[in-house]
Amino acid sequence: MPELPEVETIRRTLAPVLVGRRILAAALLRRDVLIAPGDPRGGFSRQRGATRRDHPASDATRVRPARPVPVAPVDLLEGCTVTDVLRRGKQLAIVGAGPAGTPGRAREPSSRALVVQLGMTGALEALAPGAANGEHARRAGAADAASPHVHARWELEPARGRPGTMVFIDPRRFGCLRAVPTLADLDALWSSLGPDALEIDGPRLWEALRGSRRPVKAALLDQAVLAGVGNIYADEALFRAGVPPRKLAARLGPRRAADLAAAVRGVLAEAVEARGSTLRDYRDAAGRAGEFQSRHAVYGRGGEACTRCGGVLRSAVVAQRTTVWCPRCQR
DNA sequence: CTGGTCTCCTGATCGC
DNA sequence: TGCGATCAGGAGACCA
Repeated sequence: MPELPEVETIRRTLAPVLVGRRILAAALLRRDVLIAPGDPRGGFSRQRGATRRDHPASDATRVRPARPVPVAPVDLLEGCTVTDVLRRGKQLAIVGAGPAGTPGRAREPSSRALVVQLGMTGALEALAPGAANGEHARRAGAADAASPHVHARWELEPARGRPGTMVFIDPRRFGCLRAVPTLADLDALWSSLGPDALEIDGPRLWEALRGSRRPVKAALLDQAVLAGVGNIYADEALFRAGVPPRKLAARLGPRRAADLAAAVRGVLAEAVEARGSTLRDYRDAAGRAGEFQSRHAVYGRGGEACTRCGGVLRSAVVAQRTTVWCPRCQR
């Protein structure tokens, strides 16, 4: 489940593959994965019932369209040269210039972006030539371009020693792609997110928490409050800061908010260093697993011993999420 | 406006 | 061996 460290790891492994290269062709294999400009969907989730309308067949026969669905090619950056791969919170933006020679804009190729939200099981993977041809990938965990869960595919301008194909894979389809026509639109989209969690400081976190009567864990998971934290790193940060997940955000106080901000930064930075946590699906753009999962202190360890005090870790649902904490160390 | 609940989706796992 | 139930959860829609 990609949270900030996993998305940042994908960004770092993807940028060297993409930046400076032109996207020769892009194909969308499942329409409802893309949010195009003008789409009434404000957010990132697919329209209610859209799947059923697009695929009236029963579940048993509902399969991915055999051919790409029609879409404005430039929405998927076809013809553009990638200039940057950005991240805010859990969202990635692949920034492209061009395509060159757009009518009416003779001189400067305009910049646009494709924003990728990975959701639960989403991944962007750069494929080695063999895998891109649909052959079964040798490397364990590597994507297969023929997988029914590949929803979009990009062919890149050839470059020596670099993968020539990128795919968007997402079995659960909680993720999606969003076509963003200008950089101003990208700013507008990202202005609805809170500050990036990797750079959160005490005063800013306290400012965001002090007016909230929610449990502090619910506030941490709110991307408008803080961008990038999901269930795993929320629990880890709360443990490090010694804050009980159900404590009301507004009652934290500025000092403990500063402790929590430092814990959020610390755990995320360490996780980035370890290239993220792989529980099941997550891989970076080269298909490699992360290693931070072996260092989780509380996530997934309900009923086991606290690494700090040896007591039994407690597990309960907080903010609609399974939550694990140490009742003795977090009070 | 706020916070809590529902919903989307597939695959892994478990009990029988 | 098969099969239904359960769980995982990011985040928008919806509702009190």
